[in-house]
Amino acid sequence: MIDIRFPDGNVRQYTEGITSLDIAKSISEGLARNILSAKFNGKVQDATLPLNESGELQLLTWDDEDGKATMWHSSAHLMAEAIEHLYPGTKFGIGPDIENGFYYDMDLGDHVISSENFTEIEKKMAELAAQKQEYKRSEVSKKEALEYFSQKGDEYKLELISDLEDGQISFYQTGQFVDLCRGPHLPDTSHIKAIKLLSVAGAYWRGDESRKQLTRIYGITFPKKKLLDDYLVLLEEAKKRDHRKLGKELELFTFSSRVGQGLPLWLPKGAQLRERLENFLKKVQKEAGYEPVITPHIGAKDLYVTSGHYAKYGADSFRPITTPNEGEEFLLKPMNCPHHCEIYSSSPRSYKDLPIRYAEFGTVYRYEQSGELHGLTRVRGFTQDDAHIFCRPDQVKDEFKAVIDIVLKIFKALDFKDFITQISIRDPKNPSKYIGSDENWQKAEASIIEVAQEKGLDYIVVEGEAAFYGPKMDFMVRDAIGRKWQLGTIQVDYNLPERFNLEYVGNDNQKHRPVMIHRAPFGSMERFVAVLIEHCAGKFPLWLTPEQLIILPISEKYHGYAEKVLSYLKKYDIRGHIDFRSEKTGKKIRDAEIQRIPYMIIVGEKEENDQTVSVRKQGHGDLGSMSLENFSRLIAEEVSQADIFD
RNA sequence: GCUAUUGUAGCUCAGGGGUAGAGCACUUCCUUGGUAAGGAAGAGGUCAUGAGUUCAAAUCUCAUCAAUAGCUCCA
Repeated sequence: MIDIRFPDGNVRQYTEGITSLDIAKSISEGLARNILSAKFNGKVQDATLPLNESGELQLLTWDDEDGKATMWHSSAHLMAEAIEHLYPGTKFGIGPDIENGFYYDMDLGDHVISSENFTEIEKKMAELAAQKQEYKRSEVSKKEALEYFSQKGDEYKLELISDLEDGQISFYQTGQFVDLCRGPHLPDTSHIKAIKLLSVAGAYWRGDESRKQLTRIYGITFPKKKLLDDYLVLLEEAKKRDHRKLGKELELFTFSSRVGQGLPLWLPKGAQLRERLENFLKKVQKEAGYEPVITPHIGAKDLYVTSGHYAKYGADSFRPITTPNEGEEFLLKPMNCPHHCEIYSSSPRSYKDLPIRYAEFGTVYRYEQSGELHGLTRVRGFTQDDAHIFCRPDQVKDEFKAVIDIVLKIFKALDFKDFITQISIRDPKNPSKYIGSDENWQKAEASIIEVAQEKGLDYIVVEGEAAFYGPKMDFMVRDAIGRKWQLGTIQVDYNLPERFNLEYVGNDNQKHRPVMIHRAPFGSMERFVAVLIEHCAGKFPLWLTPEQLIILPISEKYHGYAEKVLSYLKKYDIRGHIDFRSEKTGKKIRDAEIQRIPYMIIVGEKEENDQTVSVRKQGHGDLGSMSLENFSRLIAEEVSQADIFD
């Protein structure tokens, strides 16, 4: 007998060799139907694999990320099986599960697959799934594996196998389709109830552009039709929220090929929005003891040679610009830190001066490959809400904490409720990759983790993801429809103070090296605005939105009253304008709704006589009529809800 | 940067070797209206740019520029 401990702490006894699936059956029919795979002693494996020792067991269903992964990985096999039926002779590369679904890379020979073929492939997959084919695992020797695929003529699988060690190779078979795979897989194909192929694209074999381009088909599957329908609605919703589309519709920003790729042009409304965000942060930073600094857009090449960035990124940057007579070289600045270091060292510093916090909305230019550019999220010229804190080692923790407070304030003000933080620390196996004393690193890593705990943050720690100069904390938000975005970052840096020879005089009258904290709560204004647009679907919070209201006179007779209302509201710093067009009210409302103007003020005979306004809220409909005073109070309250003007 | 697709009016898009189309937006006129589209008329385009093929190119070919998707990359 073996002891199996379940996640709830229960321990039950089973005969040796029992499978997770059988255990599920012993618990309930429903669970047996829904089990996709199992996690045994921390390792995800087939539900049909016998358990030969005592251990901890978690039965995985669709509700577990690992369960979903099993489903999608098995779906990739199912797709390959269907394609082998439809296009015999297809050779297969790799077919993993991904965050949302799966893909399979394949060489179709002379065949060309386009999205027009999806329906027939989906149909075949559904047909095979319904046959309840088992995923049969078998262990094979390297020799057998090589023989099988050389007979099949699949050079991709042969290449994969030749990189594997003998004794660790397994095959999975569904129907006639045999694939090299470490698993795990579903008990059988009947779990796959809803199938959707999403896109087809080229992908180089093993990501190497010197090698053959294979056809990659992306798809997703679900255990219930309803879940697929929900997912498709989500995709539609994501399309509607695309910041590139909304940016155009709401006249926030544009691009011009004459200006150049990846160089955004902020239109008046977008610039206004961005300015409000900047002013908000400036105010918060001022309260937190930051001092604004301003530095030029270019810097001598040597500055970046000193910082070490030239060696690392110089080849992939815009080429230096040179003075006509002296041939001096300058770089468009790709970052602000070296400039700020020079400000720090412009004067001797005492330990009493620290921390010093320099903040700048610094516009930087980085050469991004043309294929990487994407709306406002990936551009070649952008503005960081940058700041560098120069402090003593004993101040790192408090400073870090204070930066977190700023990030949290921003998230709160902009309604990012769901986020996690990722703490990136050194790779313990590879200490030579990093600079700075071991002691400093330990201190910094420990402080960041402590701070995260003290702040009650939901965090994960990832080893080996730290920058070479120090550990960092990144903030990932989940937007209103569940997509993840990386925004702010806080980094501890021992490198630049060293390279720029930054010093302060301690209370021991000796020179010491300060520690630098780089931080950008928004990340970049461009990227942040893009994420914000998608998060709120263009319906910005009232304090931010370029146009807070529009006044809709019922007819020309009430234009005078409309102007009176507007000038009253403007006294309270409320932004809006009047729709003077000779359109019907229904039309004006429709246009204002589409423009996502938060409040529509309808004025006609009744309002003029009573000196009131009739208020309609975007997306909510008629709120009834109220006095101007009450309306401005309503607006003021909503603006202050963001808790930004405290 | 690589591969594929795309580029026609301000926007969304149809068309396609014989000289340009729709809807919305815009202008003017009629209409003066009560919570998501009132009516009419008008104006607006070297069909991304450059070259080639052709009697003739917006249409076919090539190059360039840009966009989109995927790959690779991101201080």
